[in-house]
Amino acid sequence: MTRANEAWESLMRAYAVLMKQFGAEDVWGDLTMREYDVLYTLSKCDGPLRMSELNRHVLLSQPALSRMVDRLVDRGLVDRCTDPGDRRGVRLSLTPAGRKTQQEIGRPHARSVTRALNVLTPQELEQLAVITRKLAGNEER
Amino acid sequence: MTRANEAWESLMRAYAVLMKQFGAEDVWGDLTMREYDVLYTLSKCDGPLRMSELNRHVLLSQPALSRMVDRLVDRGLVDRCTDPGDRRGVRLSLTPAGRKTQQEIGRPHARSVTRALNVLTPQELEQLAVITRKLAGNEER
DNA sequence: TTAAGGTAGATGCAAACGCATAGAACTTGA
DNA sequence: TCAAGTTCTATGCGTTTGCATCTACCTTAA
Repeated sequence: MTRANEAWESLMRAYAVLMKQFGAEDVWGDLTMREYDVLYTLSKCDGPLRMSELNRHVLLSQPALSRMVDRLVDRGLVDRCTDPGDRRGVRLSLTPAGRKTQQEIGRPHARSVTRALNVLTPQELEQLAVITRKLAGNEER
Repeated sequence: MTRANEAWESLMRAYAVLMKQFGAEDVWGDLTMREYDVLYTLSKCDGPLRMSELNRHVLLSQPALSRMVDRLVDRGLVDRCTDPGDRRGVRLSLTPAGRKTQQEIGRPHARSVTRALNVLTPQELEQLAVITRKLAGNEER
């Protein structure tokens, strides 16, 4: 077993453990973590996002994401409108209610994340950020 | 935004990117990645595993895992028998066919993992392993 | 201009998922 | 010893997922 494989296995395990831990916390209101992830991703981008862009960030198939966005639009959290420049496409953004919901959930969740990752030294945190950024392919933007 | 939150976001993103990349590869036969994950986890443990143990390693709810094991048993890849010491529980292990399947998929997948993580220096790989082990809580066993 | 090919997102459908809860087996304390 | 509480896995049920495919729109080149 190579170092690379050991590192990947360990990363997967850390991800699973932490996700379960976060998922078990009572901060999600009536959103699933996956739905929150979509709202969060939208909240980080100033301009509106394309479905395909969003899909790159979220671990969901394109059809599943399409329908999840449907539901979020129905619930008044996300705004979807046809891209005027390319009418196949779509421009997604948070509604004010969506932004509010994201923030209300995001605050306590961010505290949980901080708490969980503070088992690491500041130096390790920095190394982790550098390494994972490199792994994600460093897609500029 | 704290360092911890940045690191976590970056980790999530790396996980999503790599999982999509691996999932898109044509190495999974008629297993899903989640099913492979179960076979892989079983393959790493010498003795049989309890459902609850297995569930700690896999990002699935307990009922979903229970039914997935059902299917794997039906397909002849996993062996499930009541734990003689605690008859509520269950002992799970790979059948010979299950072990064979795991290895056949595992070989090419491991190569993909190695390729993907080799954008990191050996030192970074080592740091990543140390850090993620620490994050996973270092549950001894 | 228009036909051929490609890309973005939506939809039909069967399979899989999570939540709540049931059932069976252990444990504990009176 | 036995009732109450806990733990482990399974099951009912409505929702969500992925795969395959579809439609609509854009692009290219003849």
